[in-house]
Amino acid sequence: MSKNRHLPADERKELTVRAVVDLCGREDPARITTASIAKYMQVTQGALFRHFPSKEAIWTAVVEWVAERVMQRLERAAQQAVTPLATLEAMFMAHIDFITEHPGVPRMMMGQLQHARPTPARRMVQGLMSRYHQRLEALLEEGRARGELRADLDSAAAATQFIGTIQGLVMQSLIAGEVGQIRDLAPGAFRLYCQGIAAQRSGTP
Amino acid sequence: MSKNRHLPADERKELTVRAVVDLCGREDPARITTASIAKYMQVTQGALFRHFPSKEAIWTAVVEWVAERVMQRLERAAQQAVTPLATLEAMFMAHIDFITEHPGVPRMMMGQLQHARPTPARRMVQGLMSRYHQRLEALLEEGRARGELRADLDSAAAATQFIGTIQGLVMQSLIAGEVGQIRDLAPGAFRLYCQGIAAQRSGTP
DNA sequence: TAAGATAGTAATTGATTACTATCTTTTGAG
DNA sequence: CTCAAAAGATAGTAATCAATTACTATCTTA
Repeated sequence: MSKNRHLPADERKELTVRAVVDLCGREDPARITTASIAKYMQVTQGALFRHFPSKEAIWTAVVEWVAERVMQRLERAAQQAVTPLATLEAMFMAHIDFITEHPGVPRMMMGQLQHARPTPARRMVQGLMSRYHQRLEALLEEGRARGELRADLDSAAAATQFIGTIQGLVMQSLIAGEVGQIRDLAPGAFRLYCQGIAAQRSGTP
Repeated sequence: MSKNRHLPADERKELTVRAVVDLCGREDPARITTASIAKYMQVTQGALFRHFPSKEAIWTAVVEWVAERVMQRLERAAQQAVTPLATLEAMFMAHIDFITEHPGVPRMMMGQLQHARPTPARRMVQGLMSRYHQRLEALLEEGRARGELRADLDSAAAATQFIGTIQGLVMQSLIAGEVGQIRDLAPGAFRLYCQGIAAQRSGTP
């Protein structure tokens, strides 16, 4: 317990980021203080400023951490699938998995998007979402070209709806108070989404 | 200007609530202070506490105000439509209209749902969303019974996606930074939603 | 019009915030 | 083994927050 009190900077930074991600799962991100982060890490508050120049820098690091992980997970999931529709499903489920593993992430993202001023962290969230949207749109266009999706599909709207479907599940879990139920509701949500975009009138068999 | 400095309590309360709703359109709700509310109202900070026992009470009043207005608008829109599908569309558009009129509302709702502890305001948001969800589910079931919607429709998932579709639009506008574009994107979003739930393979003509 | 009730002001409170200056302990390379 | 640099502890700072105080201006009504 008292063994690892002194850590190299890299590890301490990593632990700080993970602490914030964890804390976002239990607290309103806006109410997370440097003191509460430090307490969670069993370190004094001042110690954090050995590794980060400001609190904003911590948030930036957190968003960066999440952005890297989530995009990596999505890409990995996408690589294994063959058709565009299968790719969408894999990405959807990978996204849900990530959220269930890190329940604080949606709260953190939302919290950043609340900021009126374009803080660095907010800009990174915007960029992440933007890239995500473009990736989806390209995928949807490909599916349309292949005849897998409706010929008259509005791929921009469909990309927005993809994200919205996940958002709806997140919101649903916020209402219910249980994050775990997302996983159960996810397949039904994706099936419904599919029925809106697929060319053939067919659910998952 | 200096005429209406003294107002009856009811009017001052109403003005306070509207001020907070307005402020939510420009600031992170979590960063709204009693001082900033008072400044926006051209009143001293202490004056607020003549009408509200605490800041939390202000938030409760704000959520109450929004909940009443939005439900009233939704019900009014629903009454004019005949079929369940037409009712859904009317509610969708009424919801979008309300958001474009009060851009701070989604931010405010989100902000309340961020709270970990079940504050009175948070509970009210939960209750509002819950009622909304049930209303939608009943409507979807009716549409299914009438053969207007898919026979195999998962109405719970469809209700969640209805909210999610709006959420997606909100998020999209948060990314773009423009709230006005919601109105332009709304029809396409609802058309896509329809294609997922409607019995007939047909968009809006 | 006198008197009580209502609404608002100005100043201040203790608590909390992000951040910093200074001292102490730990670590690891030579 | 030594010792400098890295990492953390201690103990602050100024600023900001919600809330409260003592007092004043305005309205209502008997």
